[in-house]
Amino acid sequence: MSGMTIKDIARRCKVGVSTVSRAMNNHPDINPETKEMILREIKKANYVPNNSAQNLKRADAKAIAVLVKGIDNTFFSELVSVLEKCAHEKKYTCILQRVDEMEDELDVALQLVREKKLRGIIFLGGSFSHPKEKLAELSVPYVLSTIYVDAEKQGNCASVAVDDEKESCKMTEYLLDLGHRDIAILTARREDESIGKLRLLGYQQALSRHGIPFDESLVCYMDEKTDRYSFRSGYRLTRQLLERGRKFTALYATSDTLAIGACKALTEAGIRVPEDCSVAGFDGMDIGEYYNPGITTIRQPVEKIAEASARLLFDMIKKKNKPGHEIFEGELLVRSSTGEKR
Amino acid sequence: MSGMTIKDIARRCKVGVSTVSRAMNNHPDINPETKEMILREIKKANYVPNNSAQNLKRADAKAIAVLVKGIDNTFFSELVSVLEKCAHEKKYTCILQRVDEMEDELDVALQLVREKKLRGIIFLGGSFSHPKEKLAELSVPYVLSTIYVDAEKQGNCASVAVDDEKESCKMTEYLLDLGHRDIAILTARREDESIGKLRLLGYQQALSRHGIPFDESLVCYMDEKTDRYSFRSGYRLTRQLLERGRKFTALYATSDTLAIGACKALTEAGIRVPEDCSVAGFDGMDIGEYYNPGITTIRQPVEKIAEASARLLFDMIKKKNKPGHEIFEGELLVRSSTGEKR
DNA sequence: AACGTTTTCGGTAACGGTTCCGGAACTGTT
DNA sequence: AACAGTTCCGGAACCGTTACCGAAAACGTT
Repeated sequence: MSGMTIKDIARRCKVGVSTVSRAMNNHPDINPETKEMILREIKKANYVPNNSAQNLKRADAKAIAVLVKGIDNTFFSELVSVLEKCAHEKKYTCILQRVDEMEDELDVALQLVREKKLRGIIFLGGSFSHPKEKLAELSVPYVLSTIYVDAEKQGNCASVAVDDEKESCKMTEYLLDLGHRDIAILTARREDESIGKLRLLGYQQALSRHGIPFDESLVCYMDEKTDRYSFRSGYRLTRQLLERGRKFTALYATSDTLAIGACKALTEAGIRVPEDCSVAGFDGMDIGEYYNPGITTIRQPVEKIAEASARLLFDMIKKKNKPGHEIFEGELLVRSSTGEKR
Repeated sequence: MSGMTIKDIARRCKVGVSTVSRAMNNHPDINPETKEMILREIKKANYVPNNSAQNLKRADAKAIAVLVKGIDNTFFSELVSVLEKCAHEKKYTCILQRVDEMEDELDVALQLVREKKLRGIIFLGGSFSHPKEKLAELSVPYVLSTIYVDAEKQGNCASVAVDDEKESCKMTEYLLDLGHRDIAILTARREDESIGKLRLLGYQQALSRHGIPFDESLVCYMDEKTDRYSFRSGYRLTRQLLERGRKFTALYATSDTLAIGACKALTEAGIRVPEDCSVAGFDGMDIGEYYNPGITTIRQPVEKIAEASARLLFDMIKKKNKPGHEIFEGELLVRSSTGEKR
């Protein structure tokens, strides 16, 4: 029986509809006994309130959306999974929305909020820089997850991520400590503070600390149109790098996927990892542990990041908290893809 | 301005609300000119109809759900991604719902349908065997994707998958052709026709065709509670297998993730892949191509499977088509993790 | 017993759309 | 000019729920 409504329950229990409503939403003004009775009957009749009607009345759907750019990235799917779980625990519906690389995530968000009346949004991945006026149109709280954001610049949003610049610097220094001087890097080119840009900044910072001049010929940028953080791109970029002829003894790939693609390209070119060239990644995906060789990387605490994102968002929704910014520590995981320079 | 309703638009246009509604849902009974005018005004005012109100009235939400067991599996995230895209194209909302390993996916589906009034469901992964009476409660069409289903047994549903048994047989025969006789297998134990069971059946079939007796001591079953198709499980199971002392020259891991975990366990134990032991996977995930060694596998046409799933579902929703069953061919991808027995 | 207070409940108006129904305005026919 | 037929539109009922308001019932107080 699918066409069951609150009225049917009311009739069965011989009470008014409002009493049934009160029983379900544990309102105070109800006799515990009638409440028990109604709840029993509801369970027996297998009745579930119509979500659309609730949302309509509430003027506010008990839902959040997760917008993700490039869902094919494995790193995100774990994040999404945890996020969905968190929402579920709070009895929220979680709407997952892919955003094409070329689409404007803010437009998608705006549309979604108006259409579905949801209460909050979590943006995952990509860069995020939008004019303040347009941002102001977004009437619900949102958190930028895995997207670093200058607290000054973007006013009214929460964020959670690792400090990509710092962690990237940490990784580069580790490579430098191994004796490497010619360290190539695979990264994304973006004007604004995208992850790629930040990781490049950290790399440069480590270099300058050690008095090593930054050399553009060691940098290989992803093509914004065709590349993403995929094995394939790592492979492609590394081959491209190799063709330049510029020597390097370490390759910092700025993601585990890129690193794995890089390893394949290097191996094929007869360059042994790590004997001839060290390779480092970023993210700390499972595969890095099982790859051969194991990928040295910076582990991002995915679960913590996801939980914090959800927590921050729900705090803003409920308690109208001021948006917080949480930065987690990454962890340098040394495995066998890196070694001393020889 | 978020609190915009159809009435506001009607007022602005100096028409009735029903006319606005007609303009939006391209009904016939409307003057093209007024329709244009209203549509222009809607765009100008940035108005988006309230989804909940529409759904409430329609008694039927323009939405489908994708239920997936174990979203952490990379193989599924690509499927989900395509599925979401297909739904989006049809202007459908796609609700992604994780189902815990211990939860009953049918219960979740039933709840979801009642609550959200959605029009169809796609089940992904896991096994699927439910009593007919309970299945009958599910009032919307659904398709079982990546779950083989005996057309006789499950009546009223569509399905799309590769023929796991046949493909598995194909892989086993390939290993046999390489000269292997002692072929270990990692698989899931399930009473009903789950993927694990089917792949084991295919393995047995190939064996018997070649007159080789089936040997239980070469089979290593996943633990239903702790294992899933993950690197870790592949690693764990292989170590377990190794401890038995039963010799084998090939290991068929029934998934690429398991295969990669297996490679690591073997390598650590001083067993070279493929020189001392061949390893084969299943699924055709990207990582298999980039892993070292490249994983020999059966490639499932993920995109086709996803598209067919969506197509079948929408056909059933719209045209009340009788449920179809599509079986795709897998493709044997020979890479370097397998070699002749020596 | 009369009164205020509290507890518990039912009736009903929204929420924002869609759709049915009837009517006005226009067209063409006799 | 009278009429039927067509085109286009507005009014209003309705979808299932929540929340407000007022009332009945139960209780305590004097």
